[in-house]
Amino acid sequence: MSTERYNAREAEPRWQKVWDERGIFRTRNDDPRPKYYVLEMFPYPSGRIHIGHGRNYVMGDVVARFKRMKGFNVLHPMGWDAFGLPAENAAIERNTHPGVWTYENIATMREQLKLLGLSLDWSREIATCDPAYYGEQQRIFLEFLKGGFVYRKESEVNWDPVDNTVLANEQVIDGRGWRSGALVERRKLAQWFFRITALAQELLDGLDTLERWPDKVRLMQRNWIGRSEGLHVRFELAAGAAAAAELPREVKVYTTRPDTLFGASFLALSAGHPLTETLAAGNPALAAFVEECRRGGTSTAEIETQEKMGFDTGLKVRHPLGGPDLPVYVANFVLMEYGTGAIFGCPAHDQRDLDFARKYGLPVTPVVLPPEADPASFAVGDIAYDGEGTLYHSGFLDGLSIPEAKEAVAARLEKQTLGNAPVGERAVNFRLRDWGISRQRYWGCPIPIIHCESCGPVPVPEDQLPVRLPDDVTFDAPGNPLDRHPTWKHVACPHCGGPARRETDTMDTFVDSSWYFARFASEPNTPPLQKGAADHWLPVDQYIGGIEHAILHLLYSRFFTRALNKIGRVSIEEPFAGLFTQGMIVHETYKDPAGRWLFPEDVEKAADGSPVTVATGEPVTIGPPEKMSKSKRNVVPPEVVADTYGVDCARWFMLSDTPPERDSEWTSAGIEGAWRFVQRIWRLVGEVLALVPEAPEAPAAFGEAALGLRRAAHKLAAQMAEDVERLRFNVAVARVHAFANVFGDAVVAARKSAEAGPLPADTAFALHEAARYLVRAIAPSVPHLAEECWAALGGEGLAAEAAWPDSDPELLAEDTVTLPIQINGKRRADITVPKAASPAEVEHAVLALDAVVKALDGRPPKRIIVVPQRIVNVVA
RNA sequence: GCGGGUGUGGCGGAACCGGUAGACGCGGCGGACUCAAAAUCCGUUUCUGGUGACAGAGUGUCGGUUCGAGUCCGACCACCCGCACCA
Repeated sequence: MSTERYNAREAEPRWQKVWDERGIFRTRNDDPRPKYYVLEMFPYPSGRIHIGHGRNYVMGDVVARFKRMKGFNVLHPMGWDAFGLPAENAAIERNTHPGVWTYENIATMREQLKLLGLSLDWSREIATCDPAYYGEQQRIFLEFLKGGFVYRKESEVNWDPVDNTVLANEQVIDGRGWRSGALVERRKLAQWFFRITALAQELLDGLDTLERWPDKVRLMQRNWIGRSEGLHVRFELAAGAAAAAELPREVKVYTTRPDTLFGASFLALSAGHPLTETLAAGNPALAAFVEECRRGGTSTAEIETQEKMGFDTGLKVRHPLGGPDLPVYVANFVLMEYGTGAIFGCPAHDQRDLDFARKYGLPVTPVVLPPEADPASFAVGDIAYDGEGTLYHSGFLDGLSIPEAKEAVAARLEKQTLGNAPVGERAVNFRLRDWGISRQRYWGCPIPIIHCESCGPVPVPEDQLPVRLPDDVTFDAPGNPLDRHPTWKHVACPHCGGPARRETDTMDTFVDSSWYFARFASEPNTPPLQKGAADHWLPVDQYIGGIEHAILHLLYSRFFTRALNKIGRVSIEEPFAGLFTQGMIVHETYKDPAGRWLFPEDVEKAADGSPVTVATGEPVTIGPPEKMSKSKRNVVPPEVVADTYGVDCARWFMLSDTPPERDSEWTSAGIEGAWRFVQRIWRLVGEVLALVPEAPEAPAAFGEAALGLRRAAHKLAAQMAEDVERLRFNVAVARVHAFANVFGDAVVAARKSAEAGPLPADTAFALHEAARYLVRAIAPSVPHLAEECWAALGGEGLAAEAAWPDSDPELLAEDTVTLPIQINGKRRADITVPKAASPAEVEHAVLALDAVVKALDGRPPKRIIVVPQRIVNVVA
């Protein structure tokens, strides 16, 4: 080994082969060491990856490799979220089968991931489109059905007219399909649901136990679950109106503000409320109004601009606390899906109710008086008052605070009866809705149900699972290929044997990703979900993925884990003990004069430094950094980086500079910086070996210089371990650079010393030790380079299997400390004292300093603050 | 509208529990090596004044607490993210 350049292109595949041949990343469940499970969110096999996809895998890999060096039995698996719509679109465009397209993509992307040198246990690889996997999912579905977590109902759904499928509420973003971007329509369909609301309270409470999750994600989930406490209040229809025989006698509303009941001036029903439907049947004008409400769009812009509209039904209800009768409206702003689909309106203290009341000339009676407001003059104009205050104009509530009044109303109405039941009942409501999982698609997990005219929906018997997707399908017509398949759906009813048909809907692909982390726990070629294995490995110790899954995937997975627990399939309650959400990699965009997007490699710098196209030399417009995407062509393929700089450079760059949770910009300057670093480490190791070819014996004593280097090396190992534990990769990188600077100085000094005579034994030892510490400290980040250096340094075995370097506590402890000296809070000097020096000794030494003597000018100091080991402040 | 977050050199960013602001990297400038370039190495790089030692200012703005504030408190400004007629 000499000062020649490190040849990553030659070394990286060589070491990958060694790792592979020795099977060192293959994990066994019977390994006695403590377990550590690192998982990055598995990818959708869309075709090819770009370097932007690599960041979370590299971060997970650093953790996995580090934990291995720390003595853990690490599980670090990879798989494919392989069902989904793009495969069907590709099937239409290319006239192939979705499965063929998917497995081709998997093959490509597997090779690309391997190129990154990730320490994955590929023997546990799974694809969710494998019948062994989705068969187990069908079993789980049926067990959920038995356990009450699955049901079927006719419901209004979000229909994506482009993807021709149903979307869950969580999958509608700003009124558009999360994948297609199409405006979502409302349709009524019979759908299968997971009863996620049954666990709403648990899912909310469980968030408090997830201490290693970002607060931001926990908050988002908390808001999404949206718990509120309030009161159900039953309003009796006033006599005159209720004469019609078919009308119910009452209307039930949900309110979180029972304290404002005396300020109520109307009731409002949603357009989908049963009473509305009854009334509309005999009232064409109302029917027309309901139709108008339904047409109202669901996009943000439309909702925001939509005016409050109402229709007076002519009905009146009695005020339960003796106020005047209230008119009943149908209103477009009342949601059927939340609460009871009916509200009472208190215009003075709710903005929506106020807007409505002003439009229809309804009374606005304030009943909460803001602190220090004058009861005689306080009035509500265009802004409703929803703050603190004292009740007034409210009979027996007068003088109470809002919480007191809520309690008083609840207590009163609980005792009051209407018919045989109490008028008021305390109730908890959640914003969370049940998870509709039916999708009218082919490329997904079939729902294992058979519909029989006489027996209804019947589960597919256990011995007939899995229900496999038929291979002979066509995509030449819109709609679901399963539905129009000539034979697949026609089966005999498992109950009565009569003619029946299969459910042709498949499951939402979010179901597939709700338990895959449990599949990895089982050894290959074993049943996909084994309790013992799952309980051993789960929860995932460190889960890494994008913030875009803060609600959908993470909430569904939490629900699934709890539901699996309830049906006895696992013992754990939460799937992910630690969660980290990494930022994206962004890159500048390039456009030629015709406005076409250009790949980064199609752009170069002209002689004057301006960007031009490689092909024609035309000027290029540079756009701001954006998320790497195929459509904008601002992508960098991993192969190109591997060929020019090596994968370790890419890994190092991805870890450097930017905190991992923030977006990071990919630049050529950045990758070149990483290249210089890699070469520098290689050169340093080479120079050390030139001076100290073999590991020397430890000498009896060390001089100051050797001791300084040893201290730095041992400190590096200790601090870097902490940085990696806390996923502060950018700080860890900075520490390595700082150490390399110290190390480099030591090597230069040693070379000079060696020119004059033989190298002292303590220096030789310290240099060699420092090199071995450095190489292991960077091994998780730049594993190929580390192997090459480790081998050159005569390290035992592979760097990937080496132990993390120990830090000698004596070397970490400093015996002197340099204290900054402030005079009146400004730093004026510093002083080096023994670490054990008492405050009095320090004070004495400080008062003797020139700068202090000068500042005091003979006067005694007003005060001296000595913070041991930290700072001294002299107040003159 | 509601909720949350972030503001530090030319740039990415560091600074533990309130204790030397700007670590480390990028870029810039100057120099060494070279016929020259690349690569590499050395020095320098918050701003203002000064040849200099040094002095003053400085972490979005204004104010407060403290011996001491990037860090804590209050008000405001800007940007980013999430939710959004949830009664």
